[in-house]
Amino acid sequence: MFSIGELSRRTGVKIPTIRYYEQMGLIDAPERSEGNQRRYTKAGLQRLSFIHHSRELGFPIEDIKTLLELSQHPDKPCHDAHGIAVRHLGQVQRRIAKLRRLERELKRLSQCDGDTISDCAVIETLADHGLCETDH
Amino acid sequence: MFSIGELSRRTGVKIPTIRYYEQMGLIDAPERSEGNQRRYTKAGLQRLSFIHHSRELGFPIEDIKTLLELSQHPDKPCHDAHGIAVRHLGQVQRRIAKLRRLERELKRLSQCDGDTISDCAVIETLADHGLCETDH
DNA sequence: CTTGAAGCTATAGTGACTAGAGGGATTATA
DNA sequence: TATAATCCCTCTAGTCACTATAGCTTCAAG
Repeated sequence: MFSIGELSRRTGVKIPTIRYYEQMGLIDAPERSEGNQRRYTKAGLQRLSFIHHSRELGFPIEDIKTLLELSQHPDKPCHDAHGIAVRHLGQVQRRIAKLRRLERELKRLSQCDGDTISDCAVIETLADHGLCETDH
Repeated sequence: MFSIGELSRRTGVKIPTIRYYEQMGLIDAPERSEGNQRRYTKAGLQRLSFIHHSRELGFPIEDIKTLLELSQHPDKPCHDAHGIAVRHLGQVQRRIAKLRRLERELKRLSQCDGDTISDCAVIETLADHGLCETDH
């Protein structure tokens, strides 16, 4: 049995976020101490770790809810879980591609060696989309 | 002189977003027609393009405000604009690195070939952080 | 002159938290 | 045992950058 603070330390999820997850129905409301403080069990910790990890991987909360429900029915086909992961992979790959174009453009920007705004590549590039190296 | 709809079409910024930018003070309130509809000039279009492009590059609105102010004083040193771009480049590079770790993990996830939840790699991997290939 | 698309304001909702106020509980030390 | 320090409680509101909705008015084409 640990307090919310200890749960937070063990999982890396901030205290207000834990309470928020409880409110959102991602984790069950835990037992309380005599003084009305939350007391978590190991099961609660595992569930929160699952959530934390999934969030780190960028899964939205609704998807995590689905994954959690699925994980509670080990005899069901894993079809849906698989689908969520694949869909997410696609999104991540698109985000990477976009960011790499952006990186190239910013690298160019940050090499600006003008002294004043009037010949600063940053402003110029942002002002005129037509000057971009890449299309976005 | 064009309407908000035309401005939207020309810049790719959605109509409610244009009005939102006006409210946030990113763009000036334009002139109005007799019937109280917004009428934009070419200057307004250029400013909105600047904003749109900057947003696509992921600059937060506050940074864009600064960049816009800077661009209005072409005789000032471009120091700040340059700083904003460099700072942003760092953030982007960190985001890319994180996403690529994530991509590797998701690829592994999406190759799950279990039939039921109980041996689905997706659920398993999310449940046990210790199984991750990478540290995040 | 009518009709349908486009525009107006104002308010509320989104996602995933984060911050603050104003209090009560628990724990470590004197 | 007293007390101080730390932790925890609820509730409300704020963040960012939009997005959606409702109920109305205006514009442009035929």
